[in-house]
Amino acid sequence: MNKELTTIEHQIKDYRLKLGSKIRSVREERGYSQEQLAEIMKVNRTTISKIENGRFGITVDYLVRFSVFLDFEFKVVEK
Amino acid sequence: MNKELTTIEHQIKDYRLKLGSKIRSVREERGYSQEQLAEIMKVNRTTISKIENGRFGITVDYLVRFSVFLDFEFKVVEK
DNA sequence: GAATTTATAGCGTTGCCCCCGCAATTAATT
DNA sequence: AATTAATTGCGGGGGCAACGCTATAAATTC
Repeated sequence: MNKELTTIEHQIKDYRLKLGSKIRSVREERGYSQEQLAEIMKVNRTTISKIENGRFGITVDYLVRFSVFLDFEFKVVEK
Repeated sequence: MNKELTTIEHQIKDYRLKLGSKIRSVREERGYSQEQLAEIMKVNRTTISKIENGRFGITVDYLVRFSVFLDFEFKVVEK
């Protein structure tokens, strides 16, 4: 299921993509277009697009914003 | 348990502090000084200090780095 | 083909993070 | 008590990537 990840950079890039598609799927479940979500969140639509496509690494502040408006949680879990 | 949070900015700031102290406690559990962790992660020590004190909102890329070297997970959980 | 939604490029601004330096705290040693 | 070492906090300058914004094009749906 997962391809081999050797370096930390691979893991970071992998997580970007994974998080982006997760955000997209939750957004679609909630029935929002990027435009609608952008307006509710008061952020730029193109930024949402770029995040969903993993085009840059977002800040945790931004992730909190998503979690509030898309109603999900974001937790640190010790192993 | 939780104090009242009105604006999104409050929630963001709150999460910064919460995440910072969580990172600190895990670091201490692992027995690392900021200096030692910085060397292992190949990042700047003062940056770790500032993150632990919630002085800025880190990128998710950086959070992935912490999760790898401090061995914890962070998850998106739908409610 | 029209309308809606999304992708992406380019440019400007902001702020994360690097890096250096110094102060404050604490503990250990003498 | 003084000194030394170890750890941490924080200020500030600088580089560069995140993000805002506009515009255009591509994709999707009707």
